[in-house]
Amino acid sequence: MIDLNLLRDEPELVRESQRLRGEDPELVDRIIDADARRRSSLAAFEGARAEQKSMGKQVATASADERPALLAKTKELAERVKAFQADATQAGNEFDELLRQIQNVVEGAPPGGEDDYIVVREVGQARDFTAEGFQPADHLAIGEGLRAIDTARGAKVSGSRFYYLTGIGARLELALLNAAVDCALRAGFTPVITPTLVKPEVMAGTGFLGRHSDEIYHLGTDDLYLVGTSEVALAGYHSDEIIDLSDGPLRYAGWSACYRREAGSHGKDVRGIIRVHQFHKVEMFSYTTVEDAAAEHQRLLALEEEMLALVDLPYRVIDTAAGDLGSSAARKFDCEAWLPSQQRYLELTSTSNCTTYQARRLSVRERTESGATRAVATLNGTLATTRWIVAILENHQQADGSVTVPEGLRPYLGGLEVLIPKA
RNA sequence: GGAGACGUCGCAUAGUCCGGUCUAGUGCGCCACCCUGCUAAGGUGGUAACGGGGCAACCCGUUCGAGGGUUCGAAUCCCUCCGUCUCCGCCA
Repeated sequence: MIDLNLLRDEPELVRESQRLRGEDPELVDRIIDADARRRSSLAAFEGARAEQKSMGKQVATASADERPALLAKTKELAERVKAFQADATQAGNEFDELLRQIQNVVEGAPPGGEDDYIVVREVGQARDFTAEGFQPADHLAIGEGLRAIDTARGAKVSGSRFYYLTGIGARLELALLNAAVDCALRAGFTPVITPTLVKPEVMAGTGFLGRHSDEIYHLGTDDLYLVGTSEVALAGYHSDEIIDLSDGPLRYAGWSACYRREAGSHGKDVRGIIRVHQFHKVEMFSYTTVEDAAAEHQRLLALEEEMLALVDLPYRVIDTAAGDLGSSAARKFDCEAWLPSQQRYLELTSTSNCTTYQARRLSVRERTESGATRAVATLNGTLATTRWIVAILENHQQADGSVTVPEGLRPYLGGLEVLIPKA
């Protein structure tokens, strides 16, 4: 939810943001109309209600003679109050529904759609496998050779896009996630293991129930949603609270399973564990002041790059175009690692600045020096996911099917330096 | 799953049986000021969020776990739901 005052004072700014996203700019004007209707009907209701309350007091103190006449009047007034209230409630609901449709106001993201990102920087050097004299295998072939990834049995038991991580595969994931938690701890984040089932209002509050709601698993019997990221649970953590940011941002590192339906991605990344229905992730989540949000966004990006350096992957950072932003994000940076088998980049991390959008929807506020309350900003960013295994196996593979363990990860694998294929 | 108790403005609690004087009282905490040579103590006042109108002091409305209902009027009566606690059952 965006700031209503911004929409009133600078409607053109919001219209332009909607255009950049490829969304309807006229929604802004429909909201302004709905706001006017809401306010006039609210004034009518409140006036009638005030009258009703004061007459109620007269009834209480009236003598037995006066009472019948007063009661007749108040009875009639009660009808009017009820009607006015129904109008006001309806106008309020219409207004809320429209306001919730407006996506966050874009801040600095390049215009365009999915392919219109800007490459911020490229880091590290992709290996030249031709010069090394062998064809790089894909992560699944390597993983199967190591007895680390089993997609066949995953499909047998749970269906397509499910998998088992076995032996070194399981250890590799734990190592990565533990390294991510350590990275977060060093940076002052509080590690949190979150719920992965959340209520509708929390899912809606984070902005995931809009256009892409078919991406989300819903348990109808219990009306609960399976989270696609611990961001959801961490955003809900301080919902309906007034938090204290006077000592700096509140920073959490969520560890959770993540569930995604992957609707509409049929036939895409079907091989291996690149695009799966369930995976694990360590996710950073910060609550900051509005003023500090952009700087915090850079801090989260820096931590993501620290993790990528730890596992020694070549990658690039992209500034996502406005049309490819989630509805909550004002700006988003992705880190994409090089994928030798496919000669392309693969998204490993994503960090979004949601400014006050989620905080307004979830009612997370802070108290300013003057004693007033105002919405905080929220940001999130990936520190490690199961998918990282893909890039690690492929980039550190050797001609004989073994994989060199990146130095930064060795302490998390008991000093193991190389992963050897099993016969 | 069954039975019971409870949910009030930061915390604690009064009010609910018997609807109107509740504009929700009190204590603690917190803030400001006053007093006492320091400390401690004491005194006075203030102390929720959200929304609407002036856009400043102020006025009005909503909110007593949530949502419905009864009533001229609901913290108070009725219904449904949620949560917490205690006991029982079941599972681990």
